[in-house]
Amino acid sequence: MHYHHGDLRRAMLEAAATAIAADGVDRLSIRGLARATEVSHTAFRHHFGDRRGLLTALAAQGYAGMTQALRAVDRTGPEGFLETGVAYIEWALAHPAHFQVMFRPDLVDEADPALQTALGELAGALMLGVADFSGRPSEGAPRTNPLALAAWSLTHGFATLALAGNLPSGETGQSLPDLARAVLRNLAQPH
Amino acid sequence: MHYHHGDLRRAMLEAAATAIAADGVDRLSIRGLARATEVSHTAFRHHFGDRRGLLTALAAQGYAGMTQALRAVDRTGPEGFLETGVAYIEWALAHPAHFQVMFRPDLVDEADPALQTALGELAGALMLGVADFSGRPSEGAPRTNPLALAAWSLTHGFATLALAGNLPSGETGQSLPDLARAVLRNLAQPH
DNA sequence: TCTGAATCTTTCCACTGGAAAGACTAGGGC
DNA sequence: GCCCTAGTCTTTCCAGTGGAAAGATTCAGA
Repeated sequence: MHYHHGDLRRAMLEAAATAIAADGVDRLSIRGLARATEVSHTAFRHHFGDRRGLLTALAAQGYAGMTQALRAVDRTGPEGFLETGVAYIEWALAHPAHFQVMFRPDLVDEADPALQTALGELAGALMLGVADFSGRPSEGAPRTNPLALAAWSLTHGFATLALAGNLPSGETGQSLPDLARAVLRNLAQPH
Repeated sequence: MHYHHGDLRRAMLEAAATAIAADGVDRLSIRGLARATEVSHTAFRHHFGDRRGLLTALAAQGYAGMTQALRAVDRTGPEGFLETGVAYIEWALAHPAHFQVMFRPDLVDEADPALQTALGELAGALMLGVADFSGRPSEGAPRTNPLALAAWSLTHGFATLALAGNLPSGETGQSLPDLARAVLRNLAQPH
């Protein structure tokens, strides 16, 4: 039996994302992950501590990934103010496992410093999009500015409903990103 | 030891709602519920089949409760079009356990007929609010009409973020329902 | 009172996450 | 070359979980 997997941490996170995307977080089995990566079911403890630690790491990875995606958005077009929202939704749909964990504080160790800084950066990237939308640098954190909160709620709600299977996926001929665009246009623009 | 609890079904649902509100769905233990209701851990199977059946019943109960709350809304005031959204959010905050289960199809048996009819009635009640908002009877189900979907996404997103602890609760002096009202006003009204 | 249906218990099983202690391995200092 | 420490992984154990199967108890109606 091999000692030293080589990159167990990365392998476990990948396996976890795949498993969660397939079966949901609550059916995630540490022992199952261990089997998938051909390692004993306690090997992961050295890297993550416990189950919660693993999910925390996954959430942090998710925050970082989404931040990167939002920063890469081209916001210069005529409807550029929509694109951050669209990117948020597209990223969520493309990374359902991460997204599921990112917004479930009950699953995660919120005190984790790596998690907190990653979350902070995501909040910053979100505010870029809100600033486009309101036409001026927005004041305060997204959670206290009503317009920012409306934009975030709308985007987040759409992504959540879509991931939970409450939205039509293509049956209307309209792709989900297109639908998202149409929905986001219903936010009132201040001027 | 008593045979026949009397109203095990109701008692189990209540205990489940309390436990979920306190610790989240995934930490819900059937055996724990059984202890709380002073019954063997398999007693519930006669009423619900399995764990999933219990959660399905809870979701159906939630759909019905929310439907009732939405129907009781006074929508005649100057901003009556907002009140359905506010009621949605208030109900979600008051019944976190039900709300958690209602929109997680992975936890539930979607084929359950009782669940489906309860969900249908909720959709109807939701459309009442959307009709107020758009000023005319809305066409189609909420999930295909972009404006309806925007209103639902915004409302649902707000409730979700609030329940997950991502929103300030009173630290700004503003109560969550008031904040919800301010946020909902940012939906563009067509006319 | 008898009987069938409903309700609950007992017992068992495979599985889960975590604790504890020990085995292996790599790499830096001598 | 060797040793020794830190890092990584395994083995073994334990309490707890949800579900299956079979049997006991209670209830309602003929």
